Amino acid sequence: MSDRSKPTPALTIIEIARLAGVSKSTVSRVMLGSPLVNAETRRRVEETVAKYDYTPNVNAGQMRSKRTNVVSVIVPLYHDADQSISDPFFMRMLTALSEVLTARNCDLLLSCMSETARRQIDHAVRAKRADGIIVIGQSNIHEAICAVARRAVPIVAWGQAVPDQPYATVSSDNRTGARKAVSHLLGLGRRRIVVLGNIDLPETRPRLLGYRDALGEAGVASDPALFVPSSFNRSSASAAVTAFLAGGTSFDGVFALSDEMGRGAVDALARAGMAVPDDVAVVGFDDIASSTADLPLTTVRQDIPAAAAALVELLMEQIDGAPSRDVLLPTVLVRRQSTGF
Amino acid sequence: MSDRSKPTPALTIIEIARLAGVSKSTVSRVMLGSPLVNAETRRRVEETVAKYDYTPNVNAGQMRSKRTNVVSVIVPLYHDADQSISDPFFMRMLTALSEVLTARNCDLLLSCMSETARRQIDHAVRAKRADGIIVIGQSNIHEAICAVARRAVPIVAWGQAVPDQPYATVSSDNRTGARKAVSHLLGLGRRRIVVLGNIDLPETRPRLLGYRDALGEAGVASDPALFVPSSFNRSSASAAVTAFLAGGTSFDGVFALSDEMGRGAVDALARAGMAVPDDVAVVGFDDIASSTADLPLTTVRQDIPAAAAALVELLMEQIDGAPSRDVLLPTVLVRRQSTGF
DNA sequence: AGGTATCCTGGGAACGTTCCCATAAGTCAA
DNA sequence: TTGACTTATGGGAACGTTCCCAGGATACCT
Repeated sequence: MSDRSKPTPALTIIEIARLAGVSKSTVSRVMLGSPLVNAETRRRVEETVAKYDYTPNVNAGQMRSKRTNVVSVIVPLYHDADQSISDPFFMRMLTALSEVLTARNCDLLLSCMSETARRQIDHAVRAKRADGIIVIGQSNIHEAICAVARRAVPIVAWGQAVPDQPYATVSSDNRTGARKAVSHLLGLGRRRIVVLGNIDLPETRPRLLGYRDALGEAGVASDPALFVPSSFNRSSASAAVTAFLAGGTSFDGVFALSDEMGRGAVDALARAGMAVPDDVAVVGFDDIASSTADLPLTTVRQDIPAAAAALVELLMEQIDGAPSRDVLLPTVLVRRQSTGF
Repeated sequence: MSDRSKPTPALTIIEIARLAGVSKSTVSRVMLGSPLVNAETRRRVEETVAKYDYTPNVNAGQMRSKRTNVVSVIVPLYHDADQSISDPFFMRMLTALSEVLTARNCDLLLSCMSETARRQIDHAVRAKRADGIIVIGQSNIHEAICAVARRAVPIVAWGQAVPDQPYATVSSDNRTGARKAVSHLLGLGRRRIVVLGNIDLPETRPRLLGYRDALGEAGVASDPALFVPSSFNRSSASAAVTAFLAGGTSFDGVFALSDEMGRGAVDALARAGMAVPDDVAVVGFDDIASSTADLPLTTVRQDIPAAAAALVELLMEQIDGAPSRDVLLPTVLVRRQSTGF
């Protein structure tokens, strides 16, 4: 029976140095990719490292160097947690962030901040476990983010920039994206375009502005009767549209503030015997749903990998001491069958 | 202009000890909750810690103690990455794990292992950044998991136990769950029950066995013509059922191997003018979709918080040196409108 | 040839904890 | 009173790196 407290005598840099016949400094330089080492020496060290399957202890390293190469990613789940969890957006963003960070040799420390599992938002940085923080959606923790940023902790949020905020944000150009979507519907001759969703969120307010921009350009008046509120999921959108149809207000287009709601609208219209796009054309937002759906949805695509790259880039800039800045990502209109492509 | 290389002189345990008039050992004991410290002394130290807002450097601590209190969570995205990402299951599992780990004062290191961003599965443990590994779904990395487990690295996987595997697994009792679902349909008088989905995955194979169990108990013969293959998403399920309807094979029940596919079946049946549950009753699996849908789906509920708790519990046991073991979680049948509740 | 720059290497301090050991003060029983 | 035991505290080594500095070779220039 072997002593399990030390399965293998824990290969250290000193041991590797001894085996390769050099000093630990040299091994350290090789591991860090320093140019200050002779090609032949490097080869010998790398050989030894490979042979004995040595992996440096990152703790010791980051303790000395004060750099952890870890980013703390926060998913706030305070309000409407169920929606946040079921929306594929978060998982896509996480995988994209994971990819970008891995490419930069960083690890991703995840905190899902639910009501029950509270923890200081900057916990990981305070404890020197991470170099900076990425928050996916301000949700209702705007104040907490501000507080952290004021302590000069590197932090970047995905979400709408608000005036005078002390932290950096990355977001899609929601206003322009919405304008494109609605202009597209107007270009198809539609004049009575429903806005489907909650127009009071930081991210959706600019989309409403874009809607109005497009109507204004086309000289069409905005009719408040066409605002159909709905939660951000397929089922409630479907229910909302069904109820709206029962009200008898005429319309020939739907601008849904998310793809899931766009699909819900399509569901409701189909059940009511109306043809998409002939009777009603539908546009979504996000380009989340797979394009292999029964009825592919025209939508405003948000480039999530680009967003992830921007979030990480801005964070690294801050970690390196640069001042914070915002990024507004362009969106593209993707035309599909739901508007008669 | 202040020197940004040290925004605050980095409060250390020694500084706190000096301020509280004790030794660093005593402060350490207080921080670790050791009973070996006088109540009055503890109070004084805690006061000082609070006053100066001190957070211990976890790196230094874990370097000495050899315990990181970090768990590496792997989401394998090798095959069918898009499905994995869009299935709400993963995000739910992640949030549940996050909650369980936070309660145990552990951090969660996330690795989404995509094809492009490969990294050794045990990277974090090897580098002493984490104490153990939780893998969400074996996917096609079964071999890699085995290799890690053989090196005596603590590892637990969510997924079907396979004979003689060297690692611990947690999974739902898929076979019994499926049997309950199908027995329910049989109890409603349904006799021609379609199986919708891919029956060749490790998790779904036992569900097919449960299907057969139920048929056998009821003395109903299994008809291979009723197996309708589909990818695990709403749209392809809908397409598959539409095609199957066109084939003309009669059926009066659907056992969908996931809720998303169950919804797809409902979509297709509605489009074909068939009534659910009157003409065809539908049962799903997972209980992922919110119950507020248009037509609430009868389903087999997997208890994800319990699964997360079990995964963490098994991992901690291994970290503490106990041998690995498997857990099979019970499932419950949730009756809703799609089977006429 | 001598000085100087360049390249490479090694030794040791430092990072901020935790853990082990020593010890002082207090308690209790013989 | 003394020894043994308990309780509370402090001092210093240790964890495994990285970084700084010193210094030995080698090459290049005058």
